Amino acid sequence: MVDLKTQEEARLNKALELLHFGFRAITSHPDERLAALGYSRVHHRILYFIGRHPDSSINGLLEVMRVSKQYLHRPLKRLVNDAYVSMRTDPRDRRSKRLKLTAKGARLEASLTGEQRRQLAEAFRRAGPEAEQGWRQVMALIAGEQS
Amino acid sequence: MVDLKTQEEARLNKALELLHFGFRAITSHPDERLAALGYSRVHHRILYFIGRHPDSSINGLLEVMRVSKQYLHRPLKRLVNDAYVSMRTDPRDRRSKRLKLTAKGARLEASLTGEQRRQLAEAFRRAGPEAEQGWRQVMALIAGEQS
DNA sequence: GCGTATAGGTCAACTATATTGACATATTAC
DNA sequence: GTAATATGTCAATATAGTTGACCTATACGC
Repeated sequence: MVDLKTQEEARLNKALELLHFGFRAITSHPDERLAALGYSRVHHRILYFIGRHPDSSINGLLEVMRVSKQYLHRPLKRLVNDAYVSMRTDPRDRRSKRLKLTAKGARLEASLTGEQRRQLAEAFRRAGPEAEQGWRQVMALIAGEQS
Repeated sequence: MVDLKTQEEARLNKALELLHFGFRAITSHPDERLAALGYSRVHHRILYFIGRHPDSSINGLLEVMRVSKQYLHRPLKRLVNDAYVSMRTDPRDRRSKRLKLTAKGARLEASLTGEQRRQLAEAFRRAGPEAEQGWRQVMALIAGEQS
């Protein structure tokens, strides 16, 4: 009686652990590489979001990243200085600036998330297409449940 | 030509986002509940690990949690004071202490990860057993690849 | 019994990450 | 010309977590 409930709970606990350790395994690699370059996770997030939303303004980037202007400022400035990100005044509204990855920035970003894609692709390859399909379905349902 | 590669990359990017948003969706709930109780994520982690490794010593807990003794001290002390965790001297070695969840602590822990289990169970239920199986396979492969 | 190792407790200083407040400049809109 | 918008920057603060230093109590080897 109790056993059924306990067993089901143990299965779900196992799934929770898989999620935690899987997430950690995927995120730990880039963290180390970034650290080696003297950057931190914010820098990666900035590269990631600019890569996926090119031509964003600063305000636009702030919104998708959900951090404060003051916090974004330093790392973004550094990325611009190091020529990973280009910042150009918008000709139609000279108050705002448009952000893009430079070729150098795109290479770095690709190499960082590239490691993550490699890990995922390897797991998908070994598990097979049906397992991948199931994984995507379940993850989409989890992610879709709003907080 | 390029298209094949780009398409594959986009699929993997999508998977990466699923992982990130899924993880966030699962972890955001308990964070809010904890905050309402005046606790933080460490408190939850302590409850979680003691729940899964009952009768650990302080050192044992430090090892599984991978935090410093000094950092563990305050939140653990508070949890003991608030009667969520019991701390008893080991009779066989009176230097060390054995940690356990009290009934109250077990209830809190169950209610916190219970919300997470509920979310997972709901996703599994909607996706079906085959998708669940695939999800577990893929997650295990991801988690298993050591950093 | 004595010295040493182990388990734990506690204070203080420090780093990293991130936020809020306050204020400045440049540009655009009305 | 005035108000609103976009950005830049300084300073103070909050939170999470670390390291160093030093303390007590107990166990273990001899």
